[in-house]
Amino acid sequence: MSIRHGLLALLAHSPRYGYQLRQEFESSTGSTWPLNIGQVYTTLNRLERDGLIEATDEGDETHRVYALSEAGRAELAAWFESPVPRETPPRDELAIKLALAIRAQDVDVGQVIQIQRLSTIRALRQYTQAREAVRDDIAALLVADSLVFLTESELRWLDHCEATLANHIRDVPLPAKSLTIGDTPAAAKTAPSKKRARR
Amino acid sequence: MSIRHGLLALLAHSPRYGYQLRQEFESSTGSTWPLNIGQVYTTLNRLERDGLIEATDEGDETHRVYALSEAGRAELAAWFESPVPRETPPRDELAIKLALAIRAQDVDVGQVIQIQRLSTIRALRQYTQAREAVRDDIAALLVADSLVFLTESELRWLDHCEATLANHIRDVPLPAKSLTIGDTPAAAKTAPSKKRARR
DNA sequence: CACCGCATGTAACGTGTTACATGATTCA
DNA sequence: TGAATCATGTAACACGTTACATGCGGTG
Repeated sequence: MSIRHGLLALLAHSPRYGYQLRQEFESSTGSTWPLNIGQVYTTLNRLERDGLIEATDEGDETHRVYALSEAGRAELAAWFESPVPRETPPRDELAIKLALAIRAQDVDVGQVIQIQRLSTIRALRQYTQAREAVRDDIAALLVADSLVFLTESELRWLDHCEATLANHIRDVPLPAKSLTIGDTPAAAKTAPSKKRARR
Repeated sequence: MSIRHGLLALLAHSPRYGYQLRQEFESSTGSTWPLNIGQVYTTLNRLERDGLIEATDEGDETHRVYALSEAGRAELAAWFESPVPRETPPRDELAIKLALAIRAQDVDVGQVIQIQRLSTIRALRQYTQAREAVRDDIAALLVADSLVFLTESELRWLDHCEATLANHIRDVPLPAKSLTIGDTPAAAKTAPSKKRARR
């Protein structure tokens, strides 16, 4: 929902056309996130269909100018007045991967962590450096800082994983839990009784 | 790519059918992330189409059992041997939102931060508590820790934003940057010259 | 002329969601 | 009997990506 609301926020300032919105979205975040131009147009179409924006007549032929509708203004206000939705915990691919690596046999978890750490450190250096480039743009600077914070946190978590796993192996060489890895749901253990054609 | 590889990782253990894979994926991460069952089947179809898994004949009628193919095993190994891809910096909806709030007029950025902080603190409490429930499952515990780390980092960032903005306003009541908010791309400022039909 | 930047779009595909349909088995 | 769980799927839609097509205008 980010881009949808992002476009609304930019349109709140004044009517804009698609190409312009992309430029402003990207510059608003210090060119951190490229915005796909195709998606801008499809999103604008959906926003118009949903009555949140309206095409104005001030657009000439080559520029299709949109303005916020009342509904759009309300939607935008609601967005700013509510926290970023936290429905399901965010899916963290790295955490999933590590959990699966621990579960799997034949995977050197320590090595997975080391490989990731190198990548994370490289990213952290890069983000820290990129941060310097937007020093005088407060919004872009905070965006860059969010990347640095996030990446530092990832690095700390990797260290934490390593330490935890080291302790775990020392304390419990063959943890009881590992015996249940191969467990299957109850129904899968009982022999099915009837046959039916597949497909 | 997370679920795709997640299913491969689970299949590496032994052949499985769809329903089973969902159970194990969810339990592997300490029931943190629900996995949509419909998506499991569509993903399995794609994996089979791509030659990474194969339907075995040990499945009876009501259970369609898949096994890793050689290609699948290679793909999985490659996944574990490389860091989580870091193409474009991750899109952080919260950071985008705050950047847009700063850019917008008529938005109380301080209030946006406070609203978010409340939500973040609530989430942090919840995740910290949920962590206790998976104490003896090392994989699930680390997954839970990743949520805690992430949420703590978000909280620190919000504090950082508040402090930075406070300083900024004190130092530069009317920053030069704010004068350029209404800037438009160069082409938009020049009057277009020809007409053509739209749509 | 050829290329770049501006400006609009469409197509195809992957991934994720909600919701629906179908049928078997188990258990109160 | 009726509800829950097991098990497999499909449809529709949102969102995101890459890639392509079209056309204008300016510049080397």
